[in-house]
Amino acid sequence: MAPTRLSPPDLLAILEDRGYRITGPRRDVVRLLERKGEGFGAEQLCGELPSVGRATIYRTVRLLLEAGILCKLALPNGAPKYTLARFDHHHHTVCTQCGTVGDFRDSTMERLMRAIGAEIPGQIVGHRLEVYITCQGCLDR
Amino acid sequence: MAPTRLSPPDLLAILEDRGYRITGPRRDVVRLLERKGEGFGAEQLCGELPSVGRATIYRTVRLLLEAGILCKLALPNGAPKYTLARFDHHHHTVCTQCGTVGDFRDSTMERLMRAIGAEIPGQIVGHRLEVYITCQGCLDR
DNA sequence: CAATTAATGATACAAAGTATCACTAGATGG
DNA sequence: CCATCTAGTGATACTTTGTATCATTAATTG
Repeated sequence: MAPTRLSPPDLLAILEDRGYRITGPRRDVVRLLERKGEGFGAEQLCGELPSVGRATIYRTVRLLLEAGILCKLALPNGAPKYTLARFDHHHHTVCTQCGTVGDFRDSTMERLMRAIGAEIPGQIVGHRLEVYITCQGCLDR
Repeated sequence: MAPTRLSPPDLLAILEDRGYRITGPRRDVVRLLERKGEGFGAEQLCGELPSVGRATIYRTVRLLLEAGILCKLALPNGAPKYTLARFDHHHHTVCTQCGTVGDFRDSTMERLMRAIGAEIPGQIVGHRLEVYITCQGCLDR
């Protein structure tokens, strides 16, 4: 299963395919996100896009989450961060020093979920994994 | 490595060992927690213990988190839940239907972290894993 | 181009938690 | 045992992250 890369230009099309209108504000938000990709906060987007209302930014972020275009992850203290989903199924590394978000896929994870599935009663419907690191840059510095 | 079970009666002693005073309110909170164990919310504790101030409940929860007595976990929507840490290192299953929290240990997890550590630059300092399930009870029902 | 419907933005609100600060209660030393 | 000192408490205000409401505006569709 090769990682599926999502090209930024397709992002609006994905929203359109889901039956949403392509509006000015949505275009603005998506355009801003295309220039990001690293971890960012929703409130930060509001600051960088003052022409779009806060509610609309949060609404658009929610749509992109539901569409799988964005991922929401949590720092160790629980603070939320968003990141562009570059692959269809992946997990994140978050540097606890500088906040940089990376991602990885690991087949061991699939095996882990199968192993857990065999151990517990009930049916696995999803999971969340965050790996907290000190990134190479922060180690060097 | 056998799971280390923490006996509820020791909880106050753990706080004392960490240099905290054993006070009335802390005793009340710990006593309430001993009768729980399943997932619960902080605000819920406030409702069940109106004689203790909200700030003190949140402060005590924070102390217990730092002491490793409580775990904080997140539902799929990000809503926080707390649970008593019955083992020294473990992860959680959360039923998305009824909210019941379970826990498990899995050596595959340790292997997974080693595999990821070899793949990424930087140093792993921690991780968070939540497994979302439909529990047996909800499957039957 | 008019009518319809989705989307927007301002605002209020909600949930979860932290900061402040005057006051209280444990600990400690004489 | 009392005075003192410091940690802890509770009321309250505030912060952060998001959602609900609702009148207005902009896309779509016939």
